[in-house]
Amino acid sequence: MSKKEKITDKRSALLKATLNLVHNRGFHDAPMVKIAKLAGVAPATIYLYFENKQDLVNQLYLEIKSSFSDCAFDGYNDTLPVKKGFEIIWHNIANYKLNRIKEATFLSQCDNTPMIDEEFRKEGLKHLQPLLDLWEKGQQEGIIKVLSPYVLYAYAIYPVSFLMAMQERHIFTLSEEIRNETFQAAWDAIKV
Amino acid sequence: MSKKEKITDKRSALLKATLNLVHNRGFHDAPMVKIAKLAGVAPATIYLYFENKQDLVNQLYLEIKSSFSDCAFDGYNDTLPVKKGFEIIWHNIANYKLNRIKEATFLSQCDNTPMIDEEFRKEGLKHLQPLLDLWEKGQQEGIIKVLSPYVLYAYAIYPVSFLMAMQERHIFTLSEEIRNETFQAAWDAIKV
DNA sequence: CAACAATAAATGAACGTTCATTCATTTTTA
DNA sequence: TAAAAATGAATGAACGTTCATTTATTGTTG
Repeated sequence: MSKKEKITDKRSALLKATLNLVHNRGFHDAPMVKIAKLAGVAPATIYLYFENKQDLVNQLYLEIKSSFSDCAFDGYNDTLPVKKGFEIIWHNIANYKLNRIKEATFLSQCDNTPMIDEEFRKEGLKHLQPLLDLWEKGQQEGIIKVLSPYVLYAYAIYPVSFLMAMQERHIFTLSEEIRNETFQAAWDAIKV
Repeated sequence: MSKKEKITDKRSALLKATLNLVHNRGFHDAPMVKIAKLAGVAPATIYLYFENKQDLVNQLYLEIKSSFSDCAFDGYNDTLPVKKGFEIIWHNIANYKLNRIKEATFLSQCDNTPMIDEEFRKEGLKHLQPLLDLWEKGQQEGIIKVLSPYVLYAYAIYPVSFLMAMQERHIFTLSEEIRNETFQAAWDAIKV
């Protein structure tokens, strides 16, 4: 195992451990000692890879945000018709949020508490540009409502986060069958 | 000032202080000593009104959830036509989420982290029954899509939480003018 | 290639703080 | 003056982080 690979190895073990603990107990109930134990290293070792706890969680945020957008645009390219392109992205995101639950709930926690430094939050937002471009194209074609991208995101994408949370609490399940009807609601909300 | 009033007085001062601190720093960065100081009492006094910190925050959750639904159904009654009734409720909720920011972001934190005991979360959900009834009536009339109330909530109500969060971060503002267009998106999402 | 030295990585115990909670008193109320 | 409410100091546990050592890796030399 090369030097570089080993570094990545412990680093990602620590990120993974943090994800698991934060998912279950929240940021402030995920003590460094437990993170270390779960990752199979000594507490002091964390500080070889991260500046401090805040840095650790900031970096985890970026890492997951990036994996999220990678997934979101899988199979997408900007030559597709607007509706088709949106459909692909929407289903990618729905899959991510409903299958990779730990990652998705972690992102929800980050976006709804003061746990992430604003600087990193801004950084994590950039990845969604292709979706915003798609919407702008749709607006020019008269297909998509002329509303702020924040409003479009709120109605087209954000609702899935709620459904994920309900699914996580076992009080609702979004079956494959009704997933298409759910997509339709998203489309109806933003289409002209 | 009567005995009962005084009790309420300190109790609500403590709840208010907790809300302010949690809003700014999150649940675990809101120490009891600060809560006490902000409420103008000694730390030990908290334990005369609440069992412990968890109980304090659970009760704050219920209190705010209840004020939220009081606000949501202001001016509403179930004899109104479905769309009109929904419009009233939607605008009530939008007003609450966009004006009473501290309360709204507190609820967001509660709903997206493990900070509230499941039991209290369930309790807080009950208040929304009139909205679910309205939707069911709409479904019977063929006006509203036949989807789980969770899906309807996700698309009709939940998006406003996202817009609130963006407004709180000063990267977006939902002006009065475009609030109606935003309502239209909500309605389009759930109407047949 | 064996022996050793130099460097890097990893460790566990320890530190200083901070926290939620308790308790012996004091203060207020009835 | 008895009962109830409120207090501030004290307590022990838990936390993030540091540091003196130990262990592992790499490079060098005979």
